Amino acid sequence: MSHLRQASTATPTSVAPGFTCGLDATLKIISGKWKPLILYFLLRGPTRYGELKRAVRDVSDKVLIQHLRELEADGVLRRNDYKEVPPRVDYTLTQLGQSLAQALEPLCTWGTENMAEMQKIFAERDSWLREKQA
Amino acid sequence: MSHLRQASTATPTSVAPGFTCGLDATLKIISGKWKPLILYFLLRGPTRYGELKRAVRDVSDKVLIQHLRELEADGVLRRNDYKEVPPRVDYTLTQLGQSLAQALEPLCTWGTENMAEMQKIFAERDSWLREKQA
DNA sequence: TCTGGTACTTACCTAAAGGTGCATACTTGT
DNA sequence: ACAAGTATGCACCTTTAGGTAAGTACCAGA
Repeated sequence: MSHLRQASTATPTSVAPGFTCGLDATLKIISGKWKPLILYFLLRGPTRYGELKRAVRDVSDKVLIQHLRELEADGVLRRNDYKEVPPRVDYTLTQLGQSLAQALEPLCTWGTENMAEMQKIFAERDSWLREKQA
Repeated sequence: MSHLRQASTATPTSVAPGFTCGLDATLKIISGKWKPLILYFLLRGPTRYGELKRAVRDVSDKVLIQHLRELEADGVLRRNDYKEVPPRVDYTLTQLGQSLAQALEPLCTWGTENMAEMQKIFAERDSWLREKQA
């Protein structure tokens, strides 16, 4: 997200003071500009590369592919190559991926419910930050 | 997030084809390496700057402050300055922020539940990606 | 008096994430 | 014959998020 990022570097005494919950692990996976969007979209079922690219508006090929590879490496989605020509490939959530994508739902809902408020806020956001600095 | 990042640049025809759900809005807010952690931690109640800094292990002052300012600008938390000397300041979630932080809970739960699996995967992740490339 | 804690601010630098544009090899539609 | 769609790969470049290290003004305790 953009982002969300890595997380804690090896905590020796396991879950010592420093606040750590499962969120750390989750963030490692969904960190990437478009990853949450990709995952959430895949809830709709197997999706071809092209579809995905059109759905996740503005993502570049390079990054989309890269994200897909990483998500596959993380075991949340699977790439299916139909070995046809012209190429035909689609992506599916694994069981793990599905549960993850479902965990994103509340965020989506929240965004939808507060859409109006957010737009107001985003409009003033920059001036707000500036006047604070001044 | 990442990071998670910006999102769609002005979709003219409103919610035209390009997949957009509330997730976009939400991501705009929680995008930042430590933001989800900050929000989630604040569910525990008003927290002083120092506490927060110790809780969100490894965050630098610069970034922590910066994230807090932005989250405040986004209306999800409030800064309370007690005007004391030495300085005493704490941060609280707004109503909006609380609902957002709660929406993060499933992600946290997911991470906790799949912690073991994730550790296995993370261990192989890099070699996995490499062998794919080769 | 010196160290440490409070909550920051600022200037500077770097690593990495993401974007751009070109290329591939084949097929279908015009 | 030619453009377009299919799913990528690669080299290169820019942006920016984040980290580092210093400083501030004040107070309490050793």
